[in-house]
Amino acid sequence: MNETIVTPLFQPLYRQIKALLTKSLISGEWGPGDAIPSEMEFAAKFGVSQGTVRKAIDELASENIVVRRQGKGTFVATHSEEVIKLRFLRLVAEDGSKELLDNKLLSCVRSKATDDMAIKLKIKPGSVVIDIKRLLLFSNKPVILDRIILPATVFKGVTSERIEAFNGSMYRMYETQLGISMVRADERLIAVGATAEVANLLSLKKGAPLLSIERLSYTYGDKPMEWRLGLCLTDDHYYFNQLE
Amino acid sequence: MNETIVTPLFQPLYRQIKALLTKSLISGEWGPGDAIPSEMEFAAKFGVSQGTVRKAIDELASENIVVRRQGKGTFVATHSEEVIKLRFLRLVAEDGSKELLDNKLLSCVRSKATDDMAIKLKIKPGSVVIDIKRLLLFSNKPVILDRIILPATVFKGVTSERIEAFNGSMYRMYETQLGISMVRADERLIAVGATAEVANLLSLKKGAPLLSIERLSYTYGDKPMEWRLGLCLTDDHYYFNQLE
DNA sequence: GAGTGGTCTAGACCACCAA
DNA sequence: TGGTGGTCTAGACCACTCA
Repeated sequence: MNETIVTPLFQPLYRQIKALLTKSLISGEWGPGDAIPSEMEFAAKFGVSQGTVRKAIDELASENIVVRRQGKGTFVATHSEEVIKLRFLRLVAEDGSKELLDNKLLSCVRSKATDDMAIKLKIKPGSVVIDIKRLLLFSNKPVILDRIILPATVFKGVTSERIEAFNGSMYRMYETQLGISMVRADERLIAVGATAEVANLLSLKKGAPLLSIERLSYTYGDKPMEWRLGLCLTDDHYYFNQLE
Repeated sequence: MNETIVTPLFQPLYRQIKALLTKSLISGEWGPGDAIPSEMEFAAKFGVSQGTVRKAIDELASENIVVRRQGKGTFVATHSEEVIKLRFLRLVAEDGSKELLDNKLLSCVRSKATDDMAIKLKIKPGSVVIDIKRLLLFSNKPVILDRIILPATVFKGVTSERIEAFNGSMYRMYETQLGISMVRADERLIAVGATAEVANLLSLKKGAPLLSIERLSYTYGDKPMEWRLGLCLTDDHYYFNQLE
């Protein structure tokens, strides 16, 4: 038992196993929603005890990369119809009500990445990106003006029609159409005044205060995949954050 | 071995032990910075195995309530001089520079809690609160206008002089003077326009966009202890958030 | 060298689920 | 009923710290 697994760096066994599982996830060996082999199977395969495999999976579960279901198995995280629409969206209605979420696509074009974009998305400067603009409506009121940038090489086949077909649920489209799961995201928030153009789109006065949310989303292995800038009207909504 | 510990609800053993440890923390049995007994000691005391105690402490550690130090022991989380000043503060300089943080106390008075405050702090309406206003300066520039509300019964002896003595590091004062550790906080962010009064204090034009951060901080056992409203100038800073 | 947390094992029993 | 994850044990060895 416990034949050491060959890895360059010293790592606890359970982390080496975690790395192997992550590698399989990246390679697409199991897609979103699939069951992964049982703890016992992994234990046998890697020649370690079940408890060690468990600890590796524990970490993946705490990062929401994988979901455990007692009696059934462990599954690659997928995002339910309802949840995925709001993936990473922390905007909550002031009165706590559930709201109708609507999507109005403004444009979807191919263009060249600016240097700034290229650095953030870790792609070559000037390579082709998909540039999307859209309006999100909550209960029929425009609340968020979004700009989304995607590297075209990976996000093949993203068109206005596709987006419309998914009713603007971008992350659902990434997952089901392209097999791309977002694992985490970084956000930078500032307050800005609405420009004339933005004010017009959101039915505001020029200079009205807006919450600007810049988001970079990552897939397995800390690879940045999507850049987003949302300008949010926070008259009836707030951004909620829990700190520990 | 494994004599069941009497608790009303069914809980795994390690959670029952976690609850006992939390109770001791609330009672102040060990203060911030103190070492808690070793895993083996707890195991003997509670009649469980070391692994079970470990799992209980694991959870406390992952919540930053306790800190493990290999070879030394496990310690009640304390916050270093540098860290505690910025406890929960997610505002980062645009250029990533380290900054001088300065504090200018504007006022510190006793008043009666409004109904809204009372609900949020879970105190009786109309009970006495301490109402603090201050300005935070980054590199000598005013960036945050803070209002802080504390229940007076718990935060005895908080005066302008005390605050000045701690150079505005409120959480450090709570910890060292009152033995109150904040464990987590909820924040609500919106964008607002500066009122005339606020604009004046932050050297801005009236209506300038500001990031409004409302924060409720909790101590052990999910007890709200401090309410705060910060109005932040985000010309040279942004609020950083990592989503998982 | 004694004591601490960190890792790992082998095996047990439980709760849950599906066929 | 058999397989899954969830909990728990007892004991082992390691890495680190400090006297």
